[in-house]
Amino acid sequence: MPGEDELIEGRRKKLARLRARGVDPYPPRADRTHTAAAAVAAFEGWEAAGSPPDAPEVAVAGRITALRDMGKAAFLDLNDASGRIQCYLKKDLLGDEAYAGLADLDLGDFLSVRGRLFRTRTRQITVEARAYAVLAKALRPPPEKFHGIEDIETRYRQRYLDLMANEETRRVFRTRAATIARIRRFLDDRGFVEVETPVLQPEAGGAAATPFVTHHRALDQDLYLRISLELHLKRLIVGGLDKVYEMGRLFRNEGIDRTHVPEFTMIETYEAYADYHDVMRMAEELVSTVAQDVLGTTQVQFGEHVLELAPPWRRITMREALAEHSGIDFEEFRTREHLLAELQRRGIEVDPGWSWGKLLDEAVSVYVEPQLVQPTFLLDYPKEISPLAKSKPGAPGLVERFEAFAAGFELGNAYTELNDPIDQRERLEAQARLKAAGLEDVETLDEDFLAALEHGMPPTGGFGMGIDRLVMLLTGRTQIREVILFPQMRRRD
RNA sequence: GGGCCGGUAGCUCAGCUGGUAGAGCAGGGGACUUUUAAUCCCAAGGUCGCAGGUUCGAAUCCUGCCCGGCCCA
Repeated sequence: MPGEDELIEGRRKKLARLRARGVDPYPPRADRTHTAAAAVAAFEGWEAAGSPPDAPEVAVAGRITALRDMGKAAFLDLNDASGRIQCYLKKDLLGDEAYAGLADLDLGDFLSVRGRLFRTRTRQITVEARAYAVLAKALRPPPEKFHGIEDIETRYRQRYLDLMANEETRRVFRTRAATIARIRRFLDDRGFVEVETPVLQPEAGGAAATPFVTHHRALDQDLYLRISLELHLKRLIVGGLDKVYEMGRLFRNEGIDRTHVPEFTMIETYEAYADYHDVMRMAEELVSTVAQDVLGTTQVQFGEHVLELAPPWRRITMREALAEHSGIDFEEFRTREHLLAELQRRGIEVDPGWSWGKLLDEAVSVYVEPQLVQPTFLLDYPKEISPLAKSKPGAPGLVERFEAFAAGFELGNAYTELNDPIDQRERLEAQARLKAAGLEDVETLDEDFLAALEHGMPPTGGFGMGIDRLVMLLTGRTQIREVILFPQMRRRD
């Protein structure tokens, strides 16, 4: 009885037999006193108390992940979120009828088992069943017990099978949840206010990226899915909230690779009266605190490397880093044509229509980014590619900006925020000119945001970090889709 | 978008110098009252991603397409 249809048919027959015996295969409630882990702990506590008469009785519940039938007795493993507990079902303890009913159980079914705990010959803590109850019959077979689900496509499309079969996957997503919770606590403890800003926006600003477009029928207007949190959070600084953060989903209508997906999770923080040096210290402390509390260490294995996340992180100017890794001093290639020629001479594939900033960005991502394995701050970016950052005093053409890198990819981005509304307008107009010249991904000119700035924004340090990428670091995953539960896949018709 | 690799039983995989598809696990039947990737015996299980083509004959060779992966852009 092997094809999938027959496997399902076999389970349906068992389901029918359960019903025929008056058993509800999907009862509304479960008999459960202990999780698997709590049952083990209860037994160990009883042993530690000197094993007084009568071992603890428990009712445990979970999915049947193994079934070892020996004729007149059987072992089965129940898995719940806390772990696994073995159950021993004996014919003479359960009675003939209940024991015979085991024939209608399959791997994957949910079951509760009640009985006293004991240790088997091999010292395994086990529930000696006096009663059991079906909690939910599974109609489809679970993945293979030893190898689990290996097929990457299946792991992404049917993540529940991946979670069911692979402990590693469960660990990744628990780490993700703990990371997010710890970030919130870190910021809450420092007096940041968590806020929510619109996902649907009339203008998608705050980054140079291609947005998704949708349409609101009642308003009869196009709306964009946000590509950044920045412009709304700055409005809140104008409003006087002083320390705000938002963690949320961003959408960029761009390519997919091991560090990019069309929807991803970002945190941005804005702190009035702080500058990018303050933000830098907060960023390295945030990441190392999260690592220490979530993983118990600030050292993480990533591919071949062990990353040390404890502060201080290396600080180097972007100009120095690029010169160090490529020999290009961008101050010597200050025109678009000059830099373009140099990159082309080096055999880097570039679009001849790119702006100077875009070309520089490309040079950094080719020469510098892959080399930044240990956490590193690159400081002081050219103004042309940082239209929302404040100019650096005494450094013409540069702004107070850093990007944080680790494991060869960008982790975060931060500025001393540009709060001069006149300068800001000029910068956005420069972006608009680039767009008019045919460059697609530029910062948009958002009049409503400019109006807010004109009301006055205090000196502010802002920070953005990709949560998915941070989770990659903390879990040693080299693919962003490994840390996203349901990554976007092409539909299969 | 380009190059390379993959898609075979529910799952994990073999088979790919063309000759009519195999194993393990899961599932079915049987034995077994302390097993734990339980063990032992028996029987069963397939649109070989899809569509064409070459051929007496295609999982295998060729072409196109679909889905996925890796690398590059």
